[in-house]
Order: sequence, then structure tokens, then C-alpha cells
Amino acid sequence: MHSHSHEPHPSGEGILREKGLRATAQRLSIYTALAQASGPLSVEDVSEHAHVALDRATVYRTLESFVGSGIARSVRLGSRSEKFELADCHHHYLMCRSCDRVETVHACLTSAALKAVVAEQPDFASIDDHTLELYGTCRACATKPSCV
Amino acid sequence: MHSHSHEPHPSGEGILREKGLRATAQRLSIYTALAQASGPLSVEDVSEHAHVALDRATVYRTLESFVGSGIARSVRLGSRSEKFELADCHHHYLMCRSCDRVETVHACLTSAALKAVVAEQPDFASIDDHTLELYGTCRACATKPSCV
DNA sequence: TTCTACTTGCGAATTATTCGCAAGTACTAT
DNA sequence: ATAGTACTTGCGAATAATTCGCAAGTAGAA
Repeated sequence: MHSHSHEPHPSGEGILREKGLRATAQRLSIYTALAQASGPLSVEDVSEHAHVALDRATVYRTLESFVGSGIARSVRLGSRSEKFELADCHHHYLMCRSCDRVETVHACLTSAALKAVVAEQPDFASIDDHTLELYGTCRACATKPSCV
Repeated sequence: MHSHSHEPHPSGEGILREKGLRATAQRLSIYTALAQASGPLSVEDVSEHAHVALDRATVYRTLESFVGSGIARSVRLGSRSEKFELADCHHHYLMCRSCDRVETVHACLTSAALKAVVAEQPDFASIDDHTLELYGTCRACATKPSCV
């Protein structure tokens, strides 16, 4: 509600310029849609949330360039189509097998835990990123007796 | 090369019966293809490696039933299409960003490391599985000066 | 303001995945 | 071994997801 003092996310235009991408209305709109989303968006989701009309190919190409320049990342949480989110914050996902609810986890593995996993892999020089997806049962489903 | 003493993997037929699936030539062939593969296979890979002709829809349906009954699992290592592997052994993947090589990691996170990640998630009752994908640079690429 | 390279929209082409149905066959109980 | 039934398969077409080529539009540099 506080109008235009300073944005929660750094201005989309600044981000795009920084990465050497031209700041078009379409790109800014796609960036804003991602920034305001509560989770990863599919190409269709992006089109629905954007405030300008977007051709499907434009959305694909834009998201591809966002991923290429490190602005966004692609995730595939079991859905048929690819989804995208801003890459500004590393996190993981918790998924309930019973109700398909997806929760974001901001905690992360310690570097010691990661090192332990790759200790036996002599072929890898360095690990610089990772994804972790956790599957389980959320409390609501666990207490429901109908849920086997 | 030792002919027919006893198989490395339990007989496909036994596995299928155990899960309540009819043992057809197609299913056994698909099971064998997965068992002999060195990594996850796409639907097309399965068709190529199977020793009988397989209709595409049959491969999709069979893999779906394998996943449903816990024989196989589906993985999406960045590829456009879904891939499948037998679910008989939990493991993770290490991927080199420079050469796209994918290596299997048999070590796993400790339960303590996992607990630490979900410590702040009051909504989840239990975690029963997880996937972990590691991105980095393999030694070959790290020593190559052309590799930035 | 002009120029040029980068972008977009459109339409069509590919690729991935699913569906409906008739014919085939594994398994069960004779 | 045989027959019956439910589950599977192959085929063809449908749907969904993603990519491509090209002409017109536009951001940003000069």
C-alpha cells in the first residue's frame, strides 16, 4: 500500500540492465510476475499473472534468457511442465504425498553434510549448488485416519 | 558371462508378480532394460534398449504402473523428457556444469542433516524420502584452462 | 534523431504425453 | 489342458508442451 518509496525487490529494470538484457515491457512484466509469486510459475501461470499480453513464445524465450543470465532458475516439482522462480534466494521444497501440498523450506544443508555426501567422488573438483526435495506427510494428512 | 546360475537382479517376473502386475513380454523387456541401464532412461531410450518391439503408449503406461507400484521412480535431470530408473537403490546425482556429465552418488545425507533442514517446519509430520542433486565442476573441466 | 541489433508476435512445426477402442493374452478356476 | 474374464497391447488420433522462422517493432547507443 505504501506507494513508491522503494520496492521490496530491486527494480526489475535495474536487474535486467545489470545482466545485459534490454528492459522491455514484456520482460519487466514477467520479472514482476515471478517476483510477486508465492512459488514457481509455469509458462501459463506467468501469462496469467503478467499485466501485459504475452505471446507464449516470448514467455519461453524470456524465461530461457532469465535462466541463462542467472535471474531465474527452473524447477520441476513433479509437474508435467517446467516452472520458474527468481534465483535470488536458495531454498528447498517439502512435498506432502497425500495432499500434494508444496512448502518452501528456507533452511539448508550444512556444507559439512554436503561434503560428506561427495567424499567418495574423486572426479568432482567442486560443488557450487544443489537442489533438495523432501517427500513426506504433512501434519494435517498424518492425523486424518482416512490417509493410509 | 556365467550363464544362468542366478541373476544379479531378482527375476523381473518375480518382481512383477509380487506387485500384482501381470508378467507380459513387454513389461519384462522394459524391466530388463531399466535393470541393465547405467542411468535413467527416457521413454525413447527404453524402446531402443528393449528386445521386443514396443508401442510408445505401452512404454508410457508400463512405466507409469512401475512407478505406481514402487518398482521404478521418475527423475528429471534437466532433460526435456521424463526419465525412469529402478527404485531398488536410493542415490543422488552429481552434475558437471561444464561438460554435462552426470555421476551417480551412492552416499546419502544423514538423518541428522535432514532433521536439521526441516527443524523449522511445524507442518510436516514426517519425511520419508528425498532427492538431492549436486551441481559443480568435475576435475577434468576444472583443470582445463578453457573452462571458465 | 537515426541506426542497428535485439525482441516480439504470429503461425506453423516439433516433441512429449495421453486417450479410446478393438483385438490379444495372462492368470484363475475348472 | 480349456475356457472365461479382466487386464494389456497396438494403433491412430488427440492434446499438451516447447521450439522455430520470419517480418515488423523498439530499446539503447551514437
